Amino acid sequence: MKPITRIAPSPTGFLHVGTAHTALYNWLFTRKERGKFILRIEDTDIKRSTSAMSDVIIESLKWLGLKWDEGPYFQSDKFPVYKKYADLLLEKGAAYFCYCTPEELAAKKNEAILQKKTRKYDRKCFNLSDDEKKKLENKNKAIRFFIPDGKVSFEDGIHKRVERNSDDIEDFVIFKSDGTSSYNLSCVIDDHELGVTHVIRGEDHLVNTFKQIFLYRAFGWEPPKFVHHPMILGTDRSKLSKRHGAVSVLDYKKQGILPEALVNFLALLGWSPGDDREILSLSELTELFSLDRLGRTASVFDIEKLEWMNGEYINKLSDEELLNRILSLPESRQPTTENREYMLKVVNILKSRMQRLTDFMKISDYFFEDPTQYESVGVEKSFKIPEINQRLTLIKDRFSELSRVGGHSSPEESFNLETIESAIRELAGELGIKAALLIHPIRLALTGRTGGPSLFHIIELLGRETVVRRLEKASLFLNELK
RNA sequence: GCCCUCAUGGUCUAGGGGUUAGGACACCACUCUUUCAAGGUGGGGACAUGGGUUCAAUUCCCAUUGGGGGCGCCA
Repeated sequence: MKPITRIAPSPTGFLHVGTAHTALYNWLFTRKERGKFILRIEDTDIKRSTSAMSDVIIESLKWLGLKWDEGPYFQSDKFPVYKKYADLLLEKGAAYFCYCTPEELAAKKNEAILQKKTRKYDRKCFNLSDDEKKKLENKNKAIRFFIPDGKVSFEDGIHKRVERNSDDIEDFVIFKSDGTSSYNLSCVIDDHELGVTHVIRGEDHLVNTFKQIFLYRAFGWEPPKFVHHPMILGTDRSKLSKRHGAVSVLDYKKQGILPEALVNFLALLGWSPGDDREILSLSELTELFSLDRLGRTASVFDIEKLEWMNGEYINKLSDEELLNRILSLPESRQPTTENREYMLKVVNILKSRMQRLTDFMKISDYFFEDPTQYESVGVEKSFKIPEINQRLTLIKDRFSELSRVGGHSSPEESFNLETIESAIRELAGELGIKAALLIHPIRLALTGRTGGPSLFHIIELLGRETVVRRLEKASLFLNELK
């Protein structure tokens, strides 16, 4: 039988990386086994769910490349169905009305915490006499499931047999007084109705599973297979949250992370192929994936490793593709068609220095505009030399002359990697100094920086006109420095 | 407080009764180089603790400690 899985996000926020992690495992398993992957939006909390968030979640899933075969289904469309099943449980005596107000319950809970006692519903409404129930009939009421005595256990795909005593589980609300259903009820009904065979979800749901097993029993349904994978933690080993940085998939997109890198990174957080391979595409992951290679320990989200991996993916992209990705960023400068070729060259020269797409904006500025300031360490090292102004003038003159020397027909032809390099090296030789003593100040003058790609390549790319202009500007700056 | 669960370097992990405990990120050094990256080479660093079982335990069992999760008319 082909497996049927699902991802069931709640649209009360953006797509969390933890949800993406779970979605990925479900997706990989389903693709590998050629089953069906369903998207179900769990929006039963009508006060906090928004359709805007549903859209964002759907968009994020698409961006990651995790396509679903069926859905999205919205649980808010099915409240009458859930109500029908809740009534069924009522009839069977497996559930009962609860008239307690949230305030009342909260007060009891606080009291229990204060007294360090177990905070479990006291079954007040279950124990009401028929007379008392009659009086309350028209009051707002929720429906609670009655937990029978005994033990519950199930076989988890990762944890093997897990067991829990009924005494430790409270009668939980399956249907709220506002006419909406509650998580465990709608989840069980939908998993059953959709024919879900494998529930692969985070370990935070492990305890819910006991409640859900009771529900399956009460309905007389066969429960699916459960696999509760470990969670992703922040660097301080607490639950991954906003204070650890970005937690939404869209944030990573905005920050210049490639979806293939994020997916690859997430896959390796709690799963490994068994060998030493780490850079794995979605199709390779699918090929290698297996549920029994899932680990059992929670893992820390290490942004540095993600960045490294992203850099690997960036380097594997063609210049053309990389440029497209950079241009898709909202803050990127849009090239005119004329300078697309130029952009491609800049991308090529900067590629190995990028870990995020957004790095391009940070390190490419001087390819598009003259530097407005010079790095102070560079000024100290390279500009505060007595002969510096004279040297920059000399090299500027050499560059200007390049258009005249040789038998070249056009100035640009004579201004290339080879002639640029020899102009600089020859001048250094004539001055009796090391080439580095020219190269560093020139770099600073042209880029405002002390580091970057090969200077000769930069000069060639910038073109003679820009180079000469910037050298002149640097001279002005040097005059003011004195 | 009660319940569930986990434990290999700083981080992600492989492994498994006998291994020089393997790889990756990060870190350090060297190398390449006009610089910064990238690349290459090398290096330091781990089986939480205590009891068992066994000829042998990091691996199996138990306890402790530590971590994570849950205990909502949230999902």
